[in-house]
Amino acid sequence: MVNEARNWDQEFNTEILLKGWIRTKRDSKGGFSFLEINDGSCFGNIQIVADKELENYESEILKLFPGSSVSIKGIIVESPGKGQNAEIQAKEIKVYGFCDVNTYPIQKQRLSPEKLREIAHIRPRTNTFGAVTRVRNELIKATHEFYQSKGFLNIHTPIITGNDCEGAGQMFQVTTLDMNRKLKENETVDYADDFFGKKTHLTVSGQLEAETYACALGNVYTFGPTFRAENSNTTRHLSEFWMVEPEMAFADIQDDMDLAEDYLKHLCSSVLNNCAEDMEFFQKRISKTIIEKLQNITENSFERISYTDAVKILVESNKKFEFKPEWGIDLQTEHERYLTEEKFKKPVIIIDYPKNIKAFYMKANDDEKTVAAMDVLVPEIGEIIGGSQREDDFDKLSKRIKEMEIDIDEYWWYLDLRKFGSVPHAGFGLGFERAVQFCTGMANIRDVIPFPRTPRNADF
RNA sequence: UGGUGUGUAGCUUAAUGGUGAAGCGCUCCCCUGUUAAGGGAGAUAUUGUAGGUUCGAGUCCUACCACAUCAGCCA
Repeated sequence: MVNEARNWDQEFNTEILLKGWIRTKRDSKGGFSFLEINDGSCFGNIQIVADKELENYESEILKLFPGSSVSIKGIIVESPGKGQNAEIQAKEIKVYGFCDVNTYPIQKQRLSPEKLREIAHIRPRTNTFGAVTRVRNELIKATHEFYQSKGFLNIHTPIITGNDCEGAGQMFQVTTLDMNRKLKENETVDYADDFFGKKTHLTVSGQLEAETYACALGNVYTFGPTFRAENSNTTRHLSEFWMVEPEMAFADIQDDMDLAEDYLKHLCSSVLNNCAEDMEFFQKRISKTIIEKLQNITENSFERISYTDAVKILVESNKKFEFKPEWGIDLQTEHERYLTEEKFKKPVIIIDYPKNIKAFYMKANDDEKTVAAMDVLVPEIGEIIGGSQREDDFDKLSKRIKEMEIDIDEYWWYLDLRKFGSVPHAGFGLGFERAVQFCTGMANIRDVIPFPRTPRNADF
């Protein structure tokens, strides 16, 4: 692979075989061409020297343009030129597929991220998306490493759910009913006729199901797709995104915060240790301080403050906010940014939110005004993790469900967990794409997932 | 969903209401162990869509569409 050839640590002048795509080519009329090949194994390319003595030099090599796919059999040698240690003297070049330079959308010139989104099937061939893809992969690997090393069991929670009200946002309906069938006057849709015999949606969270396994097997985590049908048009929202949701039995909100902080630190150090070349690219071209930023995460502890103290800090900051900070109202983006980017300049975990702005399942605190919720806020992105200790008291949970006018019958199985050997337990959800954004410095969440789904866009 | 902004060649951008330019890429020529190669010549546009104002609209106005961005919803 190109990665191996670039960092050649064996004897030179041996024969190797490479397969990949041409990134750029420089012809010399003196009788040879330089081809740069990339195969996705690393950020950099390897230089191939193709001499005119090759039998297909005139007929094929000169017609190769960026995007063409080739295999090269050749001798790896120390490079006499600047910019690389090793290069390949080609003995044989086989062309798999030519690439029409007049219609191929990628040129040497820098393309805007917006333009690349229109060609999402081609953009993985760019430097940026190669780097994003490798870092994203590293974060997937690091996630499983982290939880597996701690004995968490990975569970797959359902994608299709019949829960009418999981609490988080608008849902996509799943149906096999004929949408073209016209209803008669006064007729309503009868979901008994639908595929599952009831109204179903795509999941907005695997948490409730994960709790059932945590309350049986200890510590578990999910890592799956999540769907929100909100009409959100921002740089940090997707309609379809991936979420990592650990759930711990015999754990409280303190354990939850510790886990969240350890996990984020593990993600950052994994990327720093294993994606050095890609991170140098991000530092150079995407975000000038990204490496120091990640190092700071791994070296310093997160700030932990209560919601009440956070509001106090905001009020006492004397900063002019568009929305006045006030106890009982959710923190606005400008408030979060002040805390993470100006006041503390690092991730901030905020706990003990007013119960009225949080979900029904969160553990009531003794003050009866707040719940054991925690949000991890990071600079620039804001909320990257949201979690809580769960209410494990049957009576308190039932009461809360009724208070919030949620259909309690839908939650009979969820309440059963509190009826049969209830345990204190806690967990959180990490927006995986936000983590990729955070680690790469990419400004728009649509550029850290291969095929972003957003309002009005489900192409490819 | 609301506020703001943008839409011109394959790409990136110019163009006081008056004949739509340039760079990159492409084609040809010259030079060259080059590396965002260099030098010279050439080809390339229903200015997002539909109306309107005007002698004349890429430019001004209206509507729509798309995209971006900020905010809300959240992860």
